[in-house]
Amino acid sequence: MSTEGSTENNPSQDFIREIVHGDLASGKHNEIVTRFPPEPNGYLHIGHAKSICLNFGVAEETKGRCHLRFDDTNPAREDTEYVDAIKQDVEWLGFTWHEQPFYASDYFDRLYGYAQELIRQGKAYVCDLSAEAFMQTRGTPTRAGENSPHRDRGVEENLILFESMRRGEFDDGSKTLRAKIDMASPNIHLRDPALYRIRKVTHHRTGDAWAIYPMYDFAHCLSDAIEGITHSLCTLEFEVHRPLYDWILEQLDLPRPLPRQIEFARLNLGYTVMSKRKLLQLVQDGDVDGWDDPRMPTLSGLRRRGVTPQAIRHFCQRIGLTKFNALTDIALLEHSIREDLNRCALRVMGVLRPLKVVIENLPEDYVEMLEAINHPEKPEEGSRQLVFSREIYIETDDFMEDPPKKFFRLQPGGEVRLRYAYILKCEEVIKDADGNIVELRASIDPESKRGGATSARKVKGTIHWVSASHAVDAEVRLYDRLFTQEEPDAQKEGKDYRSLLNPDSMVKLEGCKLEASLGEASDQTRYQFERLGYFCADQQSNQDGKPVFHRTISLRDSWAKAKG
RNA sequence: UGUCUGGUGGUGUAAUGGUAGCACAAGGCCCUUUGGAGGCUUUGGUCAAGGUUCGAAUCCUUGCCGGACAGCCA
Repeated sequence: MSTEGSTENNPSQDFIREIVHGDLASGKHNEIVTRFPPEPNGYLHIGHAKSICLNFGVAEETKGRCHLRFDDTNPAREDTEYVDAIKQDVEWLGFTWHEQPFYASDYFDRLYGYAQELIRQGKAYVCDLSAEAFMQTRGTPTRAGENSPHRDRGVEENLILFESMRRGEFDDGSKTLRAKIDMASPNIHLRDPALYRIRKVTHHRTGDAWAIYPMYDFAHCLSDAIEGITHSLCTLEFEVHRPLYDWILEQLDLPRPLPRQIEFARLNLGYTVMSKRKLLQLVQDGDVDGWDDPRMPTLSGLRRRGVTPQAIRHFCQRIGLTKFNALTDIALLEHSIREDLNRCALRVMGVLRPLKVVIENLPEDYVEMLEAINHPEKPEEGSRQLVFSREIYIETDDFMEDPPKKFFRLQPGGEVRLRYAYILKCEEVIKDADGNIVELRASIDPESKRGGATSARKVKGTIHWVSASHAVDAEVRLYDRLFTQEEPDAQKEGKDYRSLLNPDSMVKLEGCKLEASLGEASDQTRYQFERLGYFCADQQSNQDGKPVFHRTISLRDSWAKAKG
C-alpha cells in the first residue's frame, strides 16, 4: 500500500505541473510562486482543499513558495471570523505559508495608483451610469453593448472625479471607474468592466479609510503581479476573465514576466453542495449546526467529524487535475478516509444498540481481565485489559431469532465467538409482554479462550461486547450523506436543493455502552469501534460528563451488501 | 445566430503518433478471533463519421453532446 509523501502515478504529471516545470526548464522563471487566495466570507470546504493542495503542493515540489492571500475587496460580506477560520484550516491541512498572510487590502493604495495610471493613459474613466443603466447598456452574449455617455471624459476630469469617489463625496453606487476597452467585444468581461465601485462600508482591516473598493478583476491580477506570483491557478469559471486579467497587467509598468493565469476544474462531490452561498444558507436556516457541523463538506466540519488531514490530502492527490468538469464519486473520499483511519485508529469495543446477555454458567461476581490488542497491524500500539463478567451487552443487530442463511452471528441455540473472549451459546430468549426481545440467557465454553483446550473450535462469527457493569454510557451520533440526491444543485427548476436534505443525515443514539477505556477518550484520538466503524470523541458537546462520539464513517460492510 | 472551454470503462484519471494503464466502485476466490484489514482475480472504455499515416485516444475536417460567461460578487 502506498503511504505518505509518495505520489501515486509518480511519473505522470498534471497539465499545470507540466507548464510549471516547463517554465523552470526554459528559464522563464527561477522560482515558482503560487498563491491561495480565499475571500474571507465563508469557511473553507473540501473543494478549497483541492486548490490548497495544488498551490502549496506545486510550491513545495519546486522549492518555491505559496502565499496565503485574503482577497478582501468586498467588505460588505467579509469578516475576521472567516480570516481566522481559514488560517486554522490551512494549517490543519499541514501547509505553511510564506511569511505572514497577505491581504489584497494591503495593496489598496497601490491599486489606486494603478487605476490613476490607467486614467492618465486614457484607458479608464469614471462612469455615472446607475447599476441598472450599466446592465442595460452592456448588451448580451450575442448582442454588442453601447458606449457609456461618459466614456470620453477628459483625463483631468476623471482624475478629479475618481479622487472625489475615493473621499466619499458621492453616494454608493452612483459612479464607477470603468476600464475603456471595447463595448462590442464578444467577451462580455471586456465591455468596459467596472474596476472600482463606491461602497461606504467599514472594512475589517482598513476601517473607514476607503469609500471605494476595487473589483476582483482589477485587484486580483495586480495583487498577483505585486507579489511576484508566477502562476495564478484558479477554477474554470475564471477562464472568460483571463483576457481581462492579461489586459490590465499589460497596460501597466510591472515587472516581467507577468503572472500567468491557468484554470482547472473545481471539485464537485456527490450528495453535497460546494458553494459558499449554499453552505451559508444551510447554516443560517439551521439545517445544520454551524459551519463545523460534521455533515458539512467544510474542512472544519470534516475535522470535527474525525476525518484526518492526511486523508484529505490523499484524496486530493487521487482525484487528479484536469479541465474536465467532473462529478467525483463520494466513494473515493470515503475510501481515502477509511484508508487513513485504518492505519491510525486504535481498536476498541463499543455497543451502540445494547442487548443484555446473562451468562448463566458464570458466578454473579465473576470478573476476569482479558487482553485486547490496540492495533492489529501495529504491535507497538500495545494492548489493554478488558473486563469480562457475567452480564454483558452485545449489539442488538448481532442476534436474530429467525435468521436468514449466511447470518454468522448469534441465534437461539447457536454459538458465536466473543471477541478476545469465549465462545458463547444462546440458551434462551427473554421477551417482554409485547414480544420484544429484552435479554438473552447464555453460556460460555470455559475452555474456548485463546490458548484454551477448545479455542480452535470453529464458530462462524465473532461479535463485539462490553461488560454491563463496567461499561461507560455515551451518546453516539451517526452521520450519513447530507442530501438524498447525488446532484442537489442540478435539480429541475422549482425543486430547491434544500428540499433534498436527507432527514436521516444525523442519528443520535443514547445509552450506548462503551468499553471502560473510552471514559477518558481524547478528542485527538481516532478509534475504530470494532466491526462498526471509525469514531472520535466530540470536543464541544461533552455535556454532563457523558462522552459524545461521532461516527466518522462506517466500516465496509459486506454483510449489509449481501443481504441487499 | 456570440465568446471561451471540454468529451478515455459505472466514477475519477494516465498514455504527449507505437501493447489503452491506474485508482475507486462492482463481481469471484483465498485468508481472518473485526462479515474490518490484507492477498489474488474477473467484468468493463477512447462521443460519432470521414481523412492523414506502416501505425491515431493523440494530428486534420465535419458533426454531436456538455460546462462557463450578460453582479457595481469572488
